[in-house]
Amino acid sequence: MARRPTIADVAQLAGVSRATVSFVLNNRPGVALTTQQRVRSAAEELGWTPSRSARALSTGRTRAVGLVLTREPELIGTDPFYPAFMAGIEAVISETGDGLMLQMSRPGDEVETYHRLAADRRVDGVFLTDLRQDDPRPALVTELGLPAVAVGVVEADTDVPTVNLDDRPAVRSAVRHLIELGHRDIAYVAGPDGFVHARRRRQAWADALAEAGLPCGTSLPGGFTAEGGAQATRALLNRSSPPTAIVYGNDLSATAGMAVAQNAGLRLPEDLSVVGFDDVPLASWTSPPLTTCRANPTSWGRAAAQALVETIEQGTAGDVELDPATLVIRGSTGPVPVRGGR
Amino acid sequence: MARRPTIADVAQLAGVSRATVSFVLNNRPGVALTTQQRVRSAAEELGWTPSRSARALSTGRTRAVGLVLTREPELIGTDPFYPAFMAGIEAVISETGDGLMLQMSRPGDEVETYHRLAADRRVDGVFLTDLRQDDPRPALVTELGLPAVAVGVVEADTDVPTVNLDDRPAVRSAVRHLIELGHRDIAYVAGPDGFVHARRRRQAWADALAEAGLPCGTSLPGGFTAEGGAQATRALLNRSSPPTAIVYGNDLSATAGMAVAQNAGLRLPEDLSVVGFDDVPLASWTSPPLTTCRANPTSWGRAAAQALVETIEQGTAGDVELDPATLVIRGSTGPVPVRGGR
DNA sequence: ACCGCTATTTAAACCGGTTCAAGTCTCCGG
DNA sequence: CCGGAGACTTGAACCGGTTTAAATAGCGGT
Repeated sequence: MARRPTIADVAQLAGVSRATVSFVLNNRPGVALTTQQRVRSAAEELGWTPSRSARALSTGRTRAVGLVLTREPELIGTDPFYPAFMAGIEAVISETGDGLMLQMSRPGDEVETYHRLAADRRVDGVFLTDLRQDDPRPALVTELGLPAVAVGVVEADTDVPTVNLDDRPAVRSAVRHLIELGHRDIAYVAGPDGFVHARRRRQAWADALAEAGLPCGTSLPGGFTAEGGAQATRALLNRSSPPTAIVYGNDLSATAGMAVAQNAGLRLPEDLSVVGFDDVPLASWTSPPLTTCRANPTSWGRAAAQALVETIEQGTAGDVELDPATLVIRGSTGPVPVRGGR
Repeated sequence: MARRPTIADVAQLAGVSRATVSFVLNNRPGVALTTQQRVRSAAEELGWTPSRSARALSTGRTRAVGLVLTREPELIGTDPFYPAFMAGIEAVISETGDGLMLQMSRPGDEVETYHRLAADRRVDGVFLTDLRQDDPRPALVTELGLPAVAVGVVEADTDVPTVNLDDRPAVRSAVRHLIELGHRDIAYVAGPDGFVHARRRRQAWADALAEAGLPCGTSLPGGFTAEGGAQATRALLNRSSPPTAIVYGNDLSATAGMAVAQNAGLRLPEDLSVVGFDDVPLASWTSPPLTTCRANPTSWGRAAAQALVETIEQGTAGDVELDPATLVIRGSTGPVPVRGGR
């Protein structure tokens, strides 16, 4: 098999210099039309594609962006966010032939991962996802000079452009929806408080209760996992006066919670109303179908990718606020049960 | 901010030539120990890391592998296989500092995607997943000279090393398990026949029935989707004599099927037994918990990555056969209902 | 025929590593 | 004191593009 052609081969075949070929390739003005055609057909004839490595070396751009997944490996398959988010990224970057590099990292190695990413210059920029309270990464990437965009809310002052999708309106709608159904005792099963988005969802639940003039309800940690959601649900149902509705930080714990409640003999939604968050593909196929909150991770990925490209090219980008998440009402929420008493 | 240091800076500081620095970096024999130390401390002092682009250009290796996801975007978040599989890949390649490039491609653009991948030489090799009947890719990558490993079974003759995990034993176990419970009419809801693994799972169901001397059962397409699983289930339950058990091609359609059955007033498993495939995180949290088949996608990813690295470095690698999938019995399967008659 | 000007083209340096062939040094045996 | 064998080092070419400054060409005007 012949060695793959280089720019020199094309130049020779077209009878021009390598510089000219390069100009044509990058369609820079100042090359005669006839020359352009000769170069193009020579390239065509040889099947030439410029070498990415060579380009990367001389331009200093790798034409790839990086996404670091910092999750316990066993939780990775659990969240429908990332696949959809990545699809959004791809849709944008593949238009210019750019690529997406995936790094997985254990929570502890995270800082080191970003250092390596910056040192290698294997990517032109990175996405910061799963932002946490006191997240070191925005400052880190600024210090490293690594272009980045934050996906979500950054709680500190930062130069890193931010692309956000507000979860809270959907959670508030959910709580209001439950209140309209007559619920007064609405509990919450939260994700890890370290995550900004988990805390903001929980806060939205608390705020909605307060706005309605209701006493602040019970919140238990569910860790965004099935097991955690199940445990929290058991704890809530074992109370002397259990809540009549539970809002969960995500669908995974909500589904587990539904199973626990049903095993305890409760009928849903007659005895207990349940709300999730994410609208995973299965949410419409639980029994009863899960009332939940829906964001648009794909559009989030698209917006984040656009912002990152802009940051890479112009040095910065404006913050973006996407359409907020919305409530999807299905069968797991219903009127508050009539209780004996009072 | 100062320009990042190059090998020349290190060489100068250490008082040696660039060649020597390069030798030390790649710990090649033949450099005096004291020189090595001087070079290393010079590199340390300057915080030097070799440029990946430069290395890629001169060595011809990018130190990255590619994974092409050919799925309809809306199905991407649906399958727990990929996240776990990628985690396995990462575990292997990150040991040597290699990276994983993700490409998403629409089913139609697939061949073009591989052409681009090969032309760009942005990756040193690729994984071929979701293998199909008459899949053009094994021949394509061979022709393109792009190192690759096939993840699953390739039905044609090919030089591409194969890493397989047999789904069939688990499906057979499932059918035998149902037969032991007294079921005689066991239907199947299949994934798209175009996928080799979907067809093999279905075949395993058919074989197990035949082995037990039972007549061949009914198989309906479910497309590996929730909606498809639901439709197939409706169709099966509407028959004059519906099956007493249904085996599904994956958990997604199984869960949807369960919902359909329950909505139709059937109790599970008393009136109908259900088996899925994948053991998604939610499978233990449906009501009843889903009996399903479990493979190990992470170990699959690890093995595939090892084989790919070997293929890249030695030109080829041996085929690998992993531990087969196994049956996980939960609450969605039970004794066949006693019917009136006969 | 010559000049100035603009439109094209190109030589050569550069990006930051890798890799041989060819030195330079030391030390040892004769 | 010399030749030669190792043990280390290094100069220089090379990977395949991009880019800038300078060369060349074509053309209307005088």
